[in-house]
Amino acid sequence: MIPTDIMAEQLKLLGDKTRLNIINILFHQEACVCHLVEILKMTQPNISQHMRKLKDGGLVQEQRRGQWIFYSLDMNDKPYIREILMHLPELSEESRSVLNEIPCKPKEDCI
Amino acid sequence: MIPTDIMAEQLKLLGDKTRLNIINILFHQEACVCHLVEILKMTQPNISQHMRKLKDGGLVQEQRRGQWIFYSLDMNDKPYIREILMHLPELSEESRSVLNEIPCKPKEDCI
DNA sequence: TGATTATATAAGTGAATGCTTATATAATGA
DNA sequence: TCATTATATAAGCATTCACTTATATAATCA
Repeated sequence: MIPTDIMAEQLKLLGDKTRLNIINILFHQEACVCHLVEILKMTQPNISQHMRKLKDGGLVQEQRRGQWIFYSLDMNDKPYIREILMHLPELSEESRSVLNEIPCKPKEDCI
Repeated sequence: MIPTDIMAEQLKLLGDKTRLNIINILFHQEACVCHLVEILKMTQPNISQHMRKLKDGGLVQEQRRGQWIFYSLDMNDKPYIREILMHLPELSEESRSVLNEIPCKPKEDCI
């Protein structure tokens, strides 16, 4: 059970096109800021600021690996998010290739 | 399948405490503006403007019955909303009694 | 150490948002 | 028809928000 105002804050985070796109990407696979900059064609500070909001809202986790900071989705206590993501479009082939090519395949020890 | 920007707009509508409260009430039972004013203790124009946004976003339907306009939830093509509402608190006893006492029990022919 | 790369933060700006008060529209009932 | 009740709309206002540019922090590598 989630208090209404807390739920509203979480939904507000999802109620932005850019952030919802980010969440959709992270649903597929973890990503660093440079991935998201490349895929979404937005400036780095803009993405960073969105990630901070998502992190503060408990929707994503961060993990530094070398120079890069990888973000991953944290849906453990928010099963409704999965339901939302099920209705979103698949990632494009281009997005997928960006995720796999730069800076390296996540979770492989290339750093 | 829902385009990301459309989904973001729908979630933005839910990402407001007052509107999420309204949706939660309508999940329980249809209501007119005066119900919502009484339950949420907000001004009538404020509620009316929220209802307009919800209607424009396709989340609620309106039906005039005499002086009153009753709003009901329209979730047919949005199953994810149900999933969200499942996590929200139940209506208070007070809210339920307001819904049943003024202006009359909905769907009974008291008008 | 110094240069480069990745990310975060700060400050500024224009647009969107939620609310208020005032007024308009519409239905009811004496 | 006129007063009352219910709802919608309009205008104004303070706040929030997403974005930009500039700068700071941090890790890597020559």
